[in-house]
Amino acid sequence: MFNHMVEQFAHLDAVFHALADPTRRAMLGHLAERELTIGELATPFSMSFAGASKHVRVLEHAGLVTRTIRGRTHLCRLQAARLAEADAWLRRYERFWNDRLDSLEALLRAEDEAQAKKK
Amino acid sequence: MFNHMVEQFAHLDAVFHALADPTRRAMLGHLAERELTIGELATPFSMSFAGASKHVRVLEHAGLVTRTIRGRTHLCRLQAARLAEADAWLRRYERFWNDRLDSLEALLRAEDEAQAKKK
DNA sequence: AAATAATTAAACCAATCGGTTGACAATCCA
DNA sequence: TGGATTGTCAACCGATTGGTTTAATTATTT
Repeated sequence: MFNHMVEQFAHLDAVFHALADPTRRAMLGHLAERELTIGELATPFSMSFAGASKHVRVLEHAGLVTRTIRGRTHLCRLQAARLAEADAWLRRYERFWNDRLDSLEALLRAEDEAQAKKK
Repeated sequence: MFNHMVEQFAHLDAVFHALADPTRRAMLGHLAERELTIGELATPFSMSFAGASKHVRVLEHAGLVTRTIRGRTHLCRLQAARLAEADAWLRRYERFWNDRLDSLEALLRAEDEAQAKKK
């Protein structure tokens, strides 16, 4: 159905893969508050620096996070563009979860038109 | 940030994992046209039936597809509710990719109010 | 009853996953 | 200078991934 515009969404593999892990989703949640260092990202999960570092690399690779090295700390910032891409992909299916609403609206419109004709 | 409402989205691991594979996303695209059997889902990918069967099981496990066995064929139907869940999760970040639009709107509103006061 | 078609099950494969540990490098501070 | 802090790298672990092949199951057709 939508396959003619497939190449628009080249990063979806990496983005959805990154989002499939609850630790990484939580990290994004924290980064939505403010920029955080690797250490700050690690502590809420009682996870080693190296573990957190790997998760951040996955997020970075998906383009969901950018890193600024300042001194010995690495500041991570949420990068939302790829989230918007994923959302755009999902919204192509919007009509499937809006179908009931859509048909209800169509029904109401039809009734309105019937009313208008009566007048 | 959003972590107080985390348990609302219990299926996100499975859903995002299912969406992370391009074959499965394409299958969903085909299922958006009409219901399809496992064999019909398999053929466009020059993949064994067993391979396609595994992908469908992943989609089923994520709640994105339901299966109706009729005779010896298994008819698969797109189930959009979980897509809507994933979309709802993503939209919590909407303001991050709308920030420029938001501030533009705020600016315009402020100008409108200034105009209104002049009159 | 026999042949064919649609699908799953099971075993296997190399690659990747999420996580650890330990060693190392760079930076800051006293 | 020397010690603490921040982070990466490499190696390793068991589990899972996406895929195959072969065999078995179930349903239809002839």
